[in-house]
Amino acid sequence: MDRRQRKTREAIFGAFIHLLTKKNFNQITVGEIIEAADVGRATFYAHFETKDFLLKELCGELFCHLFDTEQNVEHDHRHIFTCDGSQSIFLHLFEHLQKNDNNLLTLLSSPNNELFMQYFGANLRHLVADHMDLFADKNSGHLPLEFWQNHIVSTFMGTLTWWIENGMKESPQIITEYFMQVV
Amino acid sequence: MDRRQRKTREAIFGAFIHLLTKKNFNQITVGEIIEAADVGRATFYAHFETKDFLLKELCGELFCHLFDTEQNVEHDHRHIFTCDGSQSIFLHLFEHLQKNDNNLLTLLSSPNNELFMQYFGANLRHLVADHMDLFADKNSGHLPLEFWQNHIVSTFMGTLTWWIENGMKESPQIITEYFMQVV
DNA sequence: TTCGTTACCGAACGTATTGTTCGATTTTAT
DNA sequence: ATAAAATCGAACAATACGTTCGGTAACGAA
Repeated sequence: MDRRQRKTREAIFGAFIHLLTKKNFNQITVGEIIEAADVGRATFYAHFETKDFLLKELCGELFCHLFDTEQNVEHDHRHIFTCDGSQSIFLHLFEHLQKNDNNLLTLLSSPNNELFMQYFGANLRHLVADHMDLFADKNSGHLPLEFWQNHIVSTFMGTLTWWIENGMKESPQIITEYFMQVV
Repeated sequence: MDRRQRKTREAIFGAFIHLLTKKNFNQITVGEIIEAADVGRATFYAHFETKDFLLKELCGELFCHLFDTEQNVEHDHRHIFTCDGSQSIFLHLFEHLQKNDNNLLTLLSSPNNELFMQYFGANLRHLVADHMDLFADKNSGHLPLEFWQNHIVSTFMGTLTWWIENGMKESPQIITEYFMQVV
C-alpha cells in the first residue's frame, strides 16, 4: 500500500480514537475528524465511505488483530501446557487487553465502550463456538448447547466490563479466577 | 395534563417506536417522526428538547413501569409464597416481558435492542442491589460482593438476549430454570 | 533522473437536518 | 363565554453531509 495512504489512514484512525475518548460517536462530526487528522475533506471520503464505515474498519483491525494472535497463543499453549485449555484462553485475553495494544483498552473504557463491547462479544462468540469442546464438560446440567455458549460469552463480557469499570485493580490471574469460578 | 398534550405525546412515542423497529436510531430524523406522528415541527420541540431526550423519556416510561410493577409483584409474592424469593423475581420479569407491555419486547427485538438492553441492565442493577440479601447466599466462593452483583445482572441480560434472539420458544418457567442453573 | 500514475489538497457546491421563531388557529378548562 | 394554553405551518439561519474538480505533490518503476 502506498505510504501516503498508510499515513492518512493512521492519521484518521488516530484522530478518531482520540475523539472517541472525549464524546459520543453520534456527536463526532466528519469535520472534527479531518481537522484533528489534518487531512482534506475529499481525502477522508476517498478512504471511508462514511463515518459508520470508519468505525467498522477500525473495529475490524482491532479485533482481527486481537483474536488472530489469541488463536495462535491458544494453539501454542495447547502444545506446551497440559493445563486447563479454556482457562489459558481467557487468561491470555485478559493479559492481552491489559497491555492496551492498539488502544483497545482505551476504547473499551471510553464513553463509547458499548460500541466496542458489542464487537468484542461478536468475535468472542466465534472463538467460543470454535472451541466448544473445551467448555462442554463444564455444562453439568442439561442446558442447550447454544444457551451454554451464550452464557460463557456474556459472563466473560460482564467480567471484563466490571474489571474495567472498577479500575482494573485485579491482576489478569485473579480476574480469570473470578471468571472461572462463576462460569 | 392537557388532553392535547397527552395525545401528541402518545402520537410521537408511537411513531418513534414504529420507526425504531425499522431503522437505526441514528438514521431516524425528526422530520420522519413528526410526519409519522402527524404533528407540527414546533410541537415536537415543545415536547422534547431533542431526539435523544425523546429516547430517554421513552425509556423512562418503559422501565419505570416495568420495574415499579415488578417491585410490587415481588413484595406481594414474598408475602404469599415461601418459595425462593429471587427465582420469583426473575420469573415475573420474564413473564412480564412476554406480554410485550408498552411494546418493550418489540423494542428489545428491534435493530436498536442494544439501546434498550442497556437501560434494562441499568435498572436491573438497582433492583438486584436492593435485594442482595436474596442472592448473597448463592455466592459460594469468596468473590467480591460487587462482582457477584454484576454477574447476576449480566447473566440475566445474557439469558434474556438469548431467549429473544432464539424466538422465545421456551416458557418463562423454563428460561428461569436455565437462568437459575447457570447463576 | 525521468515519467506516468496515484494520492492529496482545498475550495466550492447542492442537499438535508436541525432547532428556533412568530403569528394565526384551535382546543381546553372553568 | 372567556382567558389560557397547545398546535399549526411556514419560514429562517446554522450546521453537517457527501460530491466535484482542477491544481499540486509524492510515489514507484524504468
